[in-house]
Amino acid sequence: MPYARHHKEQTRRRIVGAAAQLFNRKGFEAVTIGEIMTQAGLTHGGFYRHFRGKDQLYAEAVRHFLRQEARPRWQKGPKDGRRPDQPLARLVLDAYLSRDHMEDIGGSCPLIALSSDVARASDTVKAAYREVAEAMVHVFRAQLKGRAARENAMVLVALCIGGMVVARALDDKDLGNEFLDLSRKHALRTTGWAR
Amino acid sequence: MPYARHHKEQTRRRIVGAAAQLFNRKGFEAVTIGEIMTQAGLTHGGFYRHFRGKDQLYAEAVRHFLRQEARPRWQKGPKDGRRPDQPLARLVLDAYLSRDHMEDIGGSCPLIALSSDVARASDTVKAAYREVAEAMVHVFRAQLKGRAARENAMVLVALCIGGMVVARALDDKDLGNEFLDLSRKHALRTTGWAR
DNA sequence: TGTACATCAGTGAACGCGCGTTCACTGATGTAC
DNA sequence: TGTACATCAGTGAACGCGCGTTCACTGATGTAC
Repeated sequence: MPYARHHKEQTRRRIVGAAAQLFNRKGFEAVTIGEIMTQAGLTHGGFYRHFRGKDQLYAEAVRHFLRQEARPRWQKGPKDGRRPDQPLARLVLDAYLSRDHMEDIGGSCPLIALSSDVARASDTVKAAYREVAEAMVHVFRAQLKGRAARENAMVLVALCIGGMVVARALDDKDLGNEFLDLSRKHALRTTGWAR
Repeated sequence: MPYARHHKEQTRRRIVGAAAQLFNRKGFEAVTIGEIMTQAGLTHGGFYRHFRGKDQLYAEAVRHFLRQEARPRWQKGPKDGRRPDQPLARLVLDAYLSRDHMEDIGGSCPLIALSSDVARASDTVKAAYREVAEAMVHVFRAQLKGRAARENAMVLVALCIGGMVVARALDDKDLGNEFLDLSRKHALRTTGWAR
């Protein structure tokens, strides 16, 4: 086996990472294989050594967001570290509905950037979307009390996704920010997470 | 001026209607001019008598949803007419988060079906998206009291869009319906619209 | 330790295809006389 | 009322282009001896 042990695996991961960024920015159809491979530092022909086709890559790109290495800027919390021991759910909520996330299209959560795209995709892709959504539900659920914890977590997920999806689709940045802030405020109020 | 007075206008409207359906179902990139024109009962060449290009049509297709003639099945209320004098906002909320709307992709509200698509589109298209979103805010706002009426209406819009967007992107129909029902329940509870 | 070999990740030309758009033409029909 | 004409919505062949995918080849490097 020429080439180092994990050489191929690392290349593959680089392709998936590049694809995730590009799909987020341009949508499934508008991204070309050549573009992805160039971004990964390769040429288009080698693509088929790693994937059956563009479709297969799409599902992996959605799931890629769950990988530790994919964590983007806006998920890292405030730089000054002013809130060291906030519960994870609260940190995620704040980061999710933040201006940083709004603007970081490439590193965005695919639940938002690919929402209507995935609705038209294959079940394989939709399954990946579900995995990410369920991971988000779990984070919120862990911080909620009572028998309705899961139900309330799902409402929070719907609100987070809806708020950001609308904000991104508007030509009015101020109105977009209003959607973010109001969604966040409502979430904090109904969960009692407001300090 | 050969051809009847409103002949061209009617044809144009037919094209926009066909485009709205097709964009909802397949997204901007995947729909072809030929496809739209065939759906409208014409051939592809005539397209450019009506529109400057595909982009211009996109904005008009989003706005098309506001036209009275575009009102789809799921907006018409229950067939048996059991709830004759519910306030409009409540009827819209129920219809929006209904299974009928979930399944009627072609006749869907573009705020959902084109959400991530529009985020990548031109400002002209985003402006059309904003018009539809603002119309929805107005409907909810009319039914809410107090100074926070607009703010609460915006949260409702975010929740409606988020709930449906997630539901449509999942490979699990039951889980999708749960998102719809929980979003609806939460909206009814926080607004006090629950009977 | 050094060398010949085998493997296979990666290259880049080539393919068929269908797209958005253009354009010379057609032909149905409102208008002028 | 009837007819010749002008208009322009609609047609369909043609265009250049770039896509996803294939494939014969290359060459870097781990392994066997």
